[in-house]
Amino acid sequence: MQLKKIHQKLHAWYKVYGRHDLPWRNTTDAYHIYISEIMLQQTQVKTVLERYYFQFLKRFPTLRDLAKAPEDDVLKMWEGLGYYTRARNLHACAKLTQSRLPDSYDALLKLPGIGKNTAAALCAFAYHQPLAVMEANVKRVLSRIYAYENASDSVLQEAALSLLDKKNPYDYNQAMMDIGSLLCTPKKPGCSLCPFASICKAYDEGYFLYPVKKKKVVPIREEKWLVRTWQNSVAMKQRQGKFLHGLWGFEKLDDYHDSVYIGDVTQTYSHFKQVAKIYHSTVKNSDKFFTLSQLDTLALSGIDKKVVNLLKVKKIL
DNA sequence: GAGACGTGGAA
DNA sequence: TTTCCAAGTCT
Repeated sequence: MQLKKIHQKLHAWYKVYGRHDLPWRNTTDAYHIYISEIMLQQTQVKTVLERYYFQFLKRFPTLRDLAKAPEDDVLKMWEGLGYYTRARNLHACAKLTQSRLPDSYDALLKLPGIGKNTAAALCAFAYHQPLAVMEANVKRVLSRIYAYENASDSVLQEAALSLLDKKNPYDYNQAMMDIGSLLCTPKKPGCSLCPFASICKAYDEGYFLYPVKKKKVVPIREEKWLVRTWQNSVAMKQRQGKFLHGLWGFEKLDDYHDSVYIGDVTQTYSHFKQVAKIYHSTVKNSDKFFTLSQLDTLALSGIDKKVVNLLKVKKIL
């Protein structure tokens, strides 16, 4: 079938079924689009829409406002969204670019936290340049059209370019993502409405489990964590390693002398499951201590919030 | 290229 | 409860 015909069918589908109400599709502000692209990485649209996108832009309305802000404030607005390096890279980009994001793929790609997909997405969505967005939805759609079990990025990129509507890259790319998200879903694809059904190899085969993914086992990491309080305050430390960098939390400590076991807290991450057995002791020392209301101003990760909650339940705080 | 890097929702 | 994610990037 002719490419032009495919584009017509795709566009007709998008016009009727596309998610036109998404706020980042109703702005020409590259900064707003950029924020949405970073937030949406490995994150569901619903989460970004309900709890983060508007709040973040209200606190940091422009790139310049973001550049001026302390990193702790940026992390606080990102609290609970995960992959916190995204927030720190966002902040770094704001400081690097100050008032305006670059508008070329190569320049965007050089910025921290902007990879091939985000660079292409910004070019297509903020600047209407003819680049193919290559995120998970699009990769799944392409893998099924061509029945690729495990295509490399370069093979997929070539497939994407051969299909790209260079005259309307904005609608084309949004439509491809919507097809993947709404129709060509991982489990039960809705092929009957799909504009690609006539050229789709997977549909032709009656088998759609492309691309094939391998499952991985997550190890369990069990540790003893010591929580120290003094009167109505709790000792917290700002994490410094790669993991949860910049967020405040609790940690494994060696000396459990005079401490009392108060319960378990668990959190499953992408690459391990943390089981923290919580011990409590009452001490007065030189650490940074915080009351409950002071804790509200700090950025905490999910598991550290659970520890705080345990302290409340146990009437320790 | 494989593993690190978070979280909450759906089935 | 367990499994599998959901608009990736960096090393």
